[in-house]
Amino acid sequence: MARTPAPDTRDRILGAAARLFYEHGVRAVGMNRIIQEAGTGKNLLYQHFPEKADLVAAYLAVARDVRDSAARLALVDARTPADTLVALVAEVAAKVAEPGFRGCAFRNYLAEFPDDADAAPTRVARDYLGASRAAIDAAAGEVDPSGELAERVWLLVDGLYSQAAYRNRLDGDVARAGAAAVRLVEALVR
Amino acid sequence: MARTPAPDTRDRILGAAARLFYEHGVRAVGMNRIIQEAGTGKNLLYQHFPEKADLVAAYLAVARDVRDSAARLALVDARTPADTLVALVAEVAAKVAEPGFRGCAFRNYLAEFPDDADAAPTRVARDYLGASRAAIDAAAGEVDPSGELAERVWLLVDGLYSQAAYRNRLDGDVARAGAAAVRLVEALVR
DNA sequence: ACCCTAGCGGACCGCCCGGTCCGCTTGCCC
DNA sequence: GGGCAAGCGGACCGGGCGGTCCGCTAGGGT
Repeated sequence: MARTPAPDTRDRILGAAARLFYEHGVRAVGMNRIIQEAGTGKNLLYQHFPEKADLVAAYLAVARDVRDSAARLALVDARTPADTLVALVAEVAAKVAEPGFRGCAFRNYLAEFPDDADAAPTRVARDYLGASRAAIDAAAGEVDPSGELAERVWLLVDGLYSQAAYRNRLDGDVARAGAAAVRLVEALVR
Repeated sequence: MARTPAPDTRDRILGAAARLFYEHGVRAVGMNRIIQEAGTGKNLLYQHFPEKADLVAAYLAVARDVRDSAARLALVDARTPADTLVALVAEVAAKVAEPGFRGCAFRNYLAEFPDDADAAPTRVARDYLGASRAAIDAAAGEVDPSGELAERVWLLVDGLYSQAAYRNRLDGDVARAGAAAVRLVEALVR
């Protein structure tokens, strides 16, 4: 026996990787940079994540859990389906207005990797988007069974995420879009 | 003197590059693959486009011209600002429903390259999105000077492009979103 | 206190990237 | 028709990628 392994190594690696992947894109960030930022060796990285794809999948899984928690928190006071839809859009609107927000991690990943449809990270992203979509469909279906409201709300959410990914580099006023989306969904559910 | 240069070389290269960049993403496509697909040599490629960034900028410039033509065509029958907004959204809705449509080339590029804000392709993409935005602002401003309508229409357009980029890999029914967007913008401008 | 092993940083490998350049080929000029 | 220079395909280069492995080091067991 010898040294006991550092217990937080995995978290340090995953934290550094998540920040870099989100900020610069997955392909733009090499493994060398990740271990440098995490202050560890490559051996440790590949011990926890055998391939880059595993690390990317773990990054997206963390992002999914964070999003799920935020969504649950935003919905604690929602009593009606209409409240639920407004709260969901308002939560996204608040997120996109935060400084440093660079769009939805899952949509960004799928845009960066249109191929390899069977890779682990792609599955995580697809599953998350499918589940989000199902949640909106369920709430909207109670207000408007035709499904038209669900499509509309989904368009607003996607529009917000899309603008967050690039509008900072245009006029930088994503908060305006967020406010407009909230007002519109409030009008739509009544 | 010797051989006369092939006149369509530049177009063949640019055509192959545009298709590959759009289909697989810019970073995923190497120069070797482009010359292979174009059936030419590297010398010719670098003669017309000294760096990869120049080729990417040219690809986006072509995409911009195509989009501008399509938008002009869609607007020939629009008599009022309200008509204009509906026609613009309908045009995008038709585009996203086409098979093989993989989202907006400019938004995809910016998602893939969040850094190097001063690179030539980034400028092309940013300028195009700024001009589109200005066009929508102008038309919407005549109906609703507060700017709220412009934000709403912009959200719908962005939502459509965003869904087109990934929804084919979910339920594949982007046409539904397109139809919903058109109906919503019709309701909004009245 | 000393050994011995597990922990670990970082050198290293093959591959493919963007970009350069060599030398075969082709067809115009006389 | 032959020579020769421009056209052109593809071999080549340095560098950085993802992934492997070597050898120093630290610290628990006796």
